[in-house]
Amino acid sequence: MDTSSLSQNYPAFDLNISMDAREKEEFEDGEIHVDNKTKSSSSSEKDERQALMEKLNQMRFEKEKLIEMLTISLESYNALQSRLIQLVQQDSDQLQNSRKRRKLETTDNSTITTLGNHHDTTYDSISDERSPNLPREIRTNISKVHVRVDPSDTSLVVKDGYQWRKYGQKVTKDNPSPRAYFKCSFAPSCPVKKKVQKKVGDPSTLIATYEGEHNHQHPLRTEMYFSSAQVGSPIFAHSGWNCSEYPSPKERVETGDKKWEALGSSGIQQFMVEQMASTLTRNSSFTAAVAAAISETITNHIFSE
DNA sequence: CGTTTTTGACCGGCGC
DNA sequence: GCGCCGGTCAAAAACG
Repeated sequence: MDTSSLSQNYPAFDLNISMDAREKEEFEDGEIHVDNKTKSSSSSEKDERQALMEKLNQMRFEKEKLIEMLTISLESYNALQSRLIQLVQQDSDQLQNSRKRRKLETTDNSTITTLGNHHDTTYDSISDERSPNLPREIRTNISKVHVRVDPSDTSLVVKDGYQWRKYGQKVTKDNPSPRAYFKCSFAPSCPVKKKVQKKVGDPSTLIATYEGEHNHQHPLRTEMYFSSAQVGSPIFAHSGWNCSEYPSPKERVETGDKKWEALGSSGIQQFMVEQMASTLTRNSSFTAAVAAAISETITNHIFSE
């Protein structure tokens, strides 16, 4: 794998900090060689140095693997992004046609399908335009999210990154599956509510209906901001990933397709990054590899000083 | 023991 | 006015 091109495109991933020409040659050679002639140290020190060098080589190997994983992830991401934009365009066209046919549901829709590792999500945003005659202050944003789940799963949980407190459950007339009622865990300061129910005749689809707008930051975004110094780094800037600039998935869910269009691929990217981050942080081998890469960066800093 | 979930009771809107 | 229905409350239970 060509690590230099990755580092060129994404300087944040150039972990070969302060390597001189000789070190670089050794690194590209794949091995760190101990120069026994230049040092007049004891054999125990040599052993220790040898052990450390071996450890360093091991860590560098791990870093190579990590970069490889990231490159694969980025390639997958780019492929998904292209497909996503294509689907958004298709759905947008379809919705425009279907709107003409709708009588009762004069809703303003935007549909986007994201490819999570465990479910597919579709957004039908029924925003303010649903009731244009109402005064702006009493109109509330309502949106629907379709989530693919295991049909045998009865938990009625939709993972959207926010924390929710369940306050009720009802069996409704038109659906044998119960409807669960949630409030944002920041309530009462945050007015957002959500209803989750399985689709009639389709137990593999959950429909989450959101009401209102969060008046606080997305928990995942906050977590990323505090836990990662890399958020504002070139890798994010390069790919349009900027955690502070784009609305949260929830916020986007609640807005109409006009806002989606305005956001373009950047907003979509942000949502995908959050999905990816969520997935990757649950992967213990990935977090271990990240930890190894970080520790090596620190080691490189120490050795170069 | 504090927090979250469950679940029956209650309330208000709507149609008849 | 009455009954139906969706939404919310709040006490009890479950959970960590």
